[in-house]
Order: sequence, then structure tokens, then C-alpha cells
Amino acid sequence: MLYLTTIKHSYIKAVQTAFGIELNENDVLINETRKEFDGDYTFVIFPLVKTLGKSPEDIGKTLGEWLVTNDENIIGHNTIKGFLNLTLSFQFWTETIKSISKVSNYGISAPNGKKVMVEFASPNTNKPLHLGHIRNILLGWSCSKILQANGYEVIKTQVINDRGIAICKSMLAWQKFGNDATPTSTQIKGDHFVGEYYVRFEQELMKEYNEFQSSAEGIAIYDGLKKEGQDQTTFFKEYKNKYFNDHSALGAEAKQMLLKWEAKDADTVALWQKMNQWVYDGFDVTYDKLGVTFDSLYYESDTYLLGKKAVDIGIKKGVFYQEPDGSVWVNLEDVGMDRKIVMRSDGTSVYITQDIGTAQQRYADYGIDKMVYTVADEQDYHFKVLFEILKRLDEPFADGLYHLSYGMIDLPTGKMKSREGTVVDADDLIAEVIAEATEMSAERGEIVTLTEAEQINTLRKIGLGALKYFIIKVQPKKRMIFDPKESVDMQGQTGPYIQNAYVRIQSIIRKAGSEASSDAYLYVDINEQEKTLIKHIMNFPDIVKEAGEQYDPSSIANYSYALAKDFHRFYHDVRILNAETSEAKSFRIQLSIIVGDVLSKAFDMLGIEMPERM
RNA sequence: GGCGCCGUAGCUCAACUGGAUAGAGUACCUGACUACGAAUCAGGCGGUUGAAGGUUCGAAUCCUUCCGGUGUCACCA
Repeated sequence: MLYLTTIKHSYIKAVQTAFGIELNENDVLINETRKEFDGDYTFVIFPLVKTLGKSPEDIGKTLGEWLVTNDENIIGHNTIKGFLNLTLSFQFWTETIKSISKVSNYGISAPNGKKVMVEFASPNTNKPLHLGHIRNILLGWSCSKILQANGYEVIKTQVINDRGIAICKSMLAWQKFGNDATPTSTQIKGDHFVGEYYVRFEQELMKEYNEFQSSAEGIAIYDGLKKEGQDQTTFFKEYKNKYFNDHSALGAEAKQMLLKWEAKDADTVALWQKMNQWVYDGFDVTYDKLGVTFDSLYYESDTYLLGKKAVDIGIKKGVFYQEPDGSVWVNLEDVGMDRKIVMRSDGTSVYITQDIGTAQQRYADYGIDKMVYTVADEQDYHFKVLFEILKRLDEPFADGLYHLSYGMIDLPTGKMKSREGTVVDADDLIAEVIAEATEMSAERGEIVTLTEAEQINTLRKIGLGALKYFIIKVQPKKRMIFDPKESVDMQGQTGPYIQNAYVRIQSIIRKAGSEASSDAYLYVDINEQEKTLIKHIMNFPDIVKEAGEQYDPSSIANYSYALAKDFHRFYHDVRILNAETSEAKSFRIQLSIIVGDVLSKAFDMLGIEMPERM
């Protein structure tokens, strides 16, 4: 808040001159004056009351008088309880707008020379993306944009979980039941196509498992292992994993396939590559619709063996220790965590070992200063452990690690459960919001003047604007309830509401034509609506900074709404193009241009596009 | 059970990180298009901030204890 710091400094000076107390900038609290009181900005002077032993009214009066005399921007003051309210001159407002209009990249920081890698999306290749991925992607993408706006060089990446037992299940089912069908031959999007075989595998497995449960062997196991009073259904639900590993024929085949893959068997690898490629082609379509791209990709098939070297080094450094059976552990009990295995007794690595190795690899690849992992909060503990280990290994990037943790999404009906078929598919959802936007737009008939291609693009922007805003306005760490009906709302606190403010501004700009606005800053009759807008515009750089420090796009989302709301009110109450004087007109056009600019920058940071008309 | 996160209007979310009488949207009523685009604006209704204590000029925010929800505690990822 460049423009407010001058006021702050005046206040510090006032306190120093009047009372001989040295304050530094962080001790001073300045707020916008609440509507019900007289003034523009307010200092809280309670802290001084205590140290000075004077009444708040006396202190406020002394400071207020000093400020009015010594700062030309301040033209009035009053003190209520411990609050010193100040009124600013009209020049302050016009000068503020003047200087903001001259800044080329208002709210955006210059490059700071630091690199940050942001990881998000990170799907498995055995099924399509769903609503949970969308929250993840929006958060990761938005944080990337926000960090960029804060001066960082950002490298967007994802880990693609392209190996393991899950994809083998899809592969096996396709081999057995696919009859050489392909996404092309069936006209099914590749990720959905492969996902269907994953589901098919689970169905076949359940068929097999059900037979097993009524077989003599199954009954014997139930009788032998059941807990006191446990019924058969509950028992077999819990036993499923063990069944898959120890009894299932299909399970054995899938595991066999995984072993063949690990042994680099040519046919298996070829099948794996073919099916994964189908999935990637499908993902690309979804990413494209969401408007996201990546600068770098890490495939788990390349990284799953990384980290073994780190284990050796860790042992030498005394960070890890080896058990007699050969397994390797780290003990984090002194910092309130547990013992954690980092290498199995058979010498294979576990998940966290891969993560250690991958982090080191990324540092080697890019020399990054910071790394942000966008991963749901169910892995909070995992990342606590990972970061602690990297710290103990003295990794140079260890202080720059951040887990962008976010709450899972619930539906109004409860949790999303793939087994119960309540998972909201990403592609379906996107299609739905665009369809809704199309319907809403048809009622209005505004965009018919556009070409067919422009219409499609506009409807996509509006539909996705609604969806994205709905998700990103909630603070990341909070669990959110996703009501499909509300997500396509386009009125009230929604993406389209804010887009509409921008569109109105563009309409004004189109109509204002090339009329120069040199007299804009001669305007003297600043009104409340204009002041409110200017105050909010002044906050923008701070909001961007805070969003970057907190890794919190929701603050930008809420800010955008507040600004759009102020603009809508301004637009409604105040005449712009046919204003009462030419200075007023010029000033209001200039003000509108800045609001539009800030809104579009803010939305860009949220990953939401602005339509020119709607 | 241990540890973590979350409880704010009927519902979905805010609250400038400890500041004035806790704000928006939605839903439900009521008004405003012969003024720059009504995806808009204005008004009404709606609260013991899960509960009880504590800290201080001042608490939704910090501390303690409960209650509810959720996650995690694998030689799974």
C-alpha cells in the first residue's frame, strides 16, 4: 500500500513529535473507517493509551490536530473511543489514481531472482480425473500464477503415477476382455476408456471373490479368522486385500504383470506404453479445457527407484539406522513424530523414499529455491515427515518446502466414494457448466452478435468461470461442500458476476472511444462510490503479496468479488459516459479502466479468463 | 486411543491475522430497466461465532477443558 504508507509515516511522526515515542511501521494499525463513522482511514490508538496514561480522546485530538496541520492530504479528524478517524483531501484520491495509472504492472512484483517449483494434478493413469483433481489443479495453477506475480520464476510440474498395480489391473482387464478395442474404435476418450477396464477388473475380481466366499475354503477362513461376533459380510470386506494378495487368481495375474513390467518384459512394456498414451491423450483434452499447462513432467516410472542413494548417505550421516533384518529407518520421536521406514528389508524402497529422491532430482534439474506440493490434507503427516527428513539430510532446499494442503470435497449427499459411484467426473462437470452457461446466455441474447467461434469460447469462459470461482473462493485448508446446483450459479458471489463487471467496463471503454482524458485529475468532487473503489484498488498489491505468502488463492477470489461489487454499485449510482462534467467523465473512465485491469489480473491469477462480452 | 485439521445466519462462505454494532451470497418477502449492458442495484428477514472457563482496554481470532465432524497413525501409494 504505497499510498497509505505516506499516511502511516505521518502518523509515526506525529506520535514521535507529540509524545516522543518511536513506533515502527509494524506497530501501526491502519484500517478503512467503518461506514457508520465519519472519515476515510482509522488508526487504533489503544496501544498508546496504556503507555501514556492519557485518555484516548486527548491522544486522538493531539494527533489529529498535528496531522491536519502537517500533512496536506489530511483535512479532518475525529476520535471515538480509541479510534482516530481521518478524512483525506480530494487530491489524495485523484493523485492516487494518477500514479496507479502510470504504473505499468500495477500489483505485480519485479522478478526476485528466485525459482519455485509447484507440483499439482499428479494423477494416476488408471482412471480419469475427477472433482478432487479439479480442486487440486485450480489451487496449484493459481498458486503458480500468484507466485509469479510476486516475482518468482515458477516451474509447474506434476508427478504422473504411471506404474504400479493399479495400471496393471487395467492392462490385464483389457488383455482379457478388450478384444483389441481402442479409444478410436469405440469413440471413448482415452482416460475414460482405460478407466473402464480398471472398473471391469474390479468387477471380475468381485465375481471371483464372491464365489470364494461361499466355497469351502472361504468358509473355513471365515470360521478360523473372524473376530468375536463378526458377521460374514463385514469379515470379507476387511479381508479383501488379503484375498487379492493370497488367494485370487486375477490378483496373481496382475501381480505377475507388475513383476514382468519391473523386469522390463518387452510385450508388457509395450502394452503399458500404449495404454498410458491413451490416458495422456485423454488428460490433455481435460487440461486443455481447464486451461492449464506444465513446464516439466516427472513420471513415477522414472523416479520410483530414486532415493536409494539417499538412503546410503542418510545412514552414513547417522540420520537413518539399519535394523538387523536389513530394513532402514529414521527415528523422529524427538520432534513428536514416529519411527518411519525408508527401505524395506528386501532392499526395495517405499513411497517416501521416492519422494526424497525426486526432490533431490528436481533440485539437481532446476536449482530451485522453493518447492510447493499441492496434495490433499490426508497426506499432512507424510509431508511433515518428508520435510523433516530432508532437513536432517541437510538438503539446500529444505527450508523452502511447502505442502499446499487442502481439504477434501464432500457432496451434499456425503463423501465421494468411487466404490459407490458418487465420484463427480471432471469432463462431465465441465460439460455441464458450459451447458448451463449456454442456457443462461440464450435467455439474454447478448452474445448473438459474436461469431460462432467467439460464442463457443465465451460460453466456455463463463461456464468455467462459474465452476472455478466456486471452488477457489474457499480457503484451501477447509473441507468444502460441493453442491452441483450451486456450482453453476451465475448470480451473486460467482465468477460470472465478476466477469460481468469486467464486461461492463469493456463496453464503456469501447464507447468512450479515443477521447483523451487529460483533464481527469482536475476532478474535485470525489464521491463515496469512487472513494470506495479507490480504497480497494489501493489494497491490490498487498492482497497479491499476502496471497503469495499464505499460498492462498481464496483471498484473491474474495478480493475480486468485493471490487466487482463496488464497481457494480458505482456503475448503477454514478453516470460515467454522460457525467455532469468532462473532468468527472474522464476521471470515471480512468477509474473504470483501472478496475477492469485489476479484475482481469486477479482473475488471471485464479486461472479464470475474462470474456469481452457476455 | 495418540497426534493433526475444521465447527460462524436455514444453506454456501467472509471477517485486513487481537480492534468499533461479526459481514456477503443463496433461499424467502418487497421495490428499481424510455439513463453508459438487469448475469445488475436497493430494502426486509435471518447470529449466545459448538459449549464452558481463562488472558486484556478489547476475543470468532490466543490458552485450557469438554462436545461434534474429519483425517492419519502399513516393510500401501
